[in-house]
Amino acid sequence: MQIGELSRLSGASVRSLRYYEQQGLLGSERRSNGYRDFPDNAVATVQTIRSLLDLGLPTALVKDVLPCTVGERSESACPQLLERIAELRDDVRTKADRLATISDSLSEYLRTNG
Amino acid sequence: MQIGELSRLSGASVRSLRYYEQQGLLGSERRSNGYRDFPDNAVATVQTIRSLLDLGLPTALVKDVLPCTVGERSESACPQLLERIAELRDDVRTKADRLATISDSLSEYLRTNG
DNA sequence: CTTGACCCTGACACTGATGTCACACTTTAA
DNA sequence: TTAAAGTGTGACATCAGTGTCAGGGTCAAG
Repeated sequence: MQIGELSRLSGASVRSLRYYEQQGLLGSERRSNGYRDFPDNAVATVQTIRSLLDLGLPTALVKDVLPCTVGERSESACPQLLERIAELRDDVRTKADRLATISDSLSEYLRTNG
Repeated sequence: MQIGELSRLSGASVRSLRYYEQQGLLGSERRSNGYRDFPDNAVATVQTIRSLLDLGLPTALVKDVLPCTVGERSESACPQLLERIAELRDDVRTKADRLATISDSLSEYLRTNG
């Protein structure tokens, strides 16, 4: 399919799709006229990309994680990959906890001083 | 104290301190020679700023939260503030959960395909 | 008086994902 | 045939926080 259709189906902007392709997250053929031609499963791929980016994974990490989500044998060193994800998870978890503390203090502050 | 000393005591770069001041997070007097003069409690303030920024709060939000941490009566609408913090907390919590899921899947993937 | 350590302001670079604009080409519909 | 819609590339803008450099005061010790 063409990039416009993929954009509509995936919810990603055309600009973003071109960016994902440029960063190697998304493969595409080229037609004789130069237009990109994406396979049908690109819709699912793009949605995965977007959800991973939304979680705060950088593009490079998404690139490594992506093949694992498709079940493809990944050449990239996957144990380190797992480690980076786990680190990220722990970081985010810690932040959530600390934010909860702040939220509680703030709530308490408002109750007494607001 | 001068900015250099505050930098050493707080761990923030001189550049960052000037930025915090410019953004209204950090108050300072000026000496006759133009040098900034920070009060002693600025060290604690800066550390609070840094921890909040580290949590992902934008400068503007830190600016609103800050007075509450000092116990000062804040003029800014605090209930909305609490709401924003709570939202942020929930977002981060959700992300942590989803990252945990990814981490688990990835770990499983590695166990069977690695 | 000079040197070196501070400090000041202003400005530009960087990161990462995305928006947006310009300009050119292709395809499709009227 | 012509206009509109779609696509291509390239380049610049944005956000936020920080690094860094230039050019110029200030101050204390030698």
